[in-house]
Amino acid sequence: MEEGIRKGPWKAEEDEVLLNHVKKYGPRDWSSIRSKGLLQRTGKSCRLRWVNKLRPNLKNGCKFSLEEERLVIELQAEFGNKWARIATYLPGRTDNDVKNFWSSRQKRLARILQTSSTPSKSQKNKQQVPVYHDLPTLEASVFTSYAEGESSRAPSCSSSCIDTSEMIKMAPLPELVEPKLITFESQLIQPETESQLPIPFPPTLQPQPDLIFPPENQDILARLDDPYFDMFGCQESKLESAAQLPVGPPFLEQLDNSGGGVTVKIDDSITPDCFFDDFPADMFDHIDLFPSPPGL
DNA sequence: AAAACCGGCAACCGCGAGCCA
DNA sequence: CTGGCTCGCGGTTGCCGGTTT
Repeated sequence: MEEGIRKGPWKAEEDEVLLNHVKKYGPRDWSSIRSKGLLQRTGKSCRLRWVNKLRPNLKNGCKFSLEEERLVIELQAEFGNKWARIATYLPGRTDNDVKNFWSSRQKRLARILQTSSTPSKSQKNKQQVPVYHDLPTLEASVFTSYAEGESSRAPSCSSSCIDTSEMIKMAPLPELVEPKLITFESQLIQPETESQLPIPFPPTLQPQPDLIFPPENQDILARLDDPYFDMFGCQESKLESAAQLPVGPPFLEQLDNSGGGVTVKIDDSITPDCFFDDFPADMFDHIDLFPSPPGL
């Protein structure tokens, strides 16, 4: 441990010193702040403080909007855990914000999975549905998030949207789903062309190349063209208690790009209100009522 | 009312890349 | 080439306030 290095929460005076330094020299030479004796903080710490808290136009203390959440989910599927990169698509958000948002979401999903596999007292009174059967139900919640604006009855599940790949990684039961599902969500959000991508690319960034799927996933890609491809790897009868959503290519054909973003038309007749009864109680605790996308 | 639990957030740590002498 | 330095990124930890039991 180095001598005289301050750690922990920043004081207002320290912030002020840091801001003055940035005013004078710009957001650089972080290590000189300490060498000049201005602050007993490492350059690293100063930079972090600036980037995460002091930078202008930050949306500090402002919850992720539905649009931001959706963007993060899409970008995470495309880029993986490249938080800094993802943050460049979200004005006013830092990589730390995105990272924290994602990890909270992960925990929430884990909790949801656990809840659905070990029903609570109240849930025990209901008809028990095996986890395996729940999966398409959870998938359906992903779809409804893309159906925003298409159906007033489809809940915009926002932060509770299920990331299939993450679900599978966290799934306590190895037999929960077949491995071929792993890239399913990623494929779902792949636009047909880059021009249809609902993501505003920063001018400094080049459009991303198409996703490259590893050989083991080429199979599922090829089979997407097969109208009889069983996307969830379970028999039709197993889906009956679930969302009743059409899956596989016939469903994917409902993708609608007319609204500027990729959306999925959800037929109200297949998303009855009772559809959500089997969701954990907190599943939709962050639902916002169709906020208008900022600046889109 | 108090303890336990949980989620969100700020900050730290380790590592790698880039630059330069 | 290489070693030191700085910066940036992603993962992790710890604190704190709110909620639940």
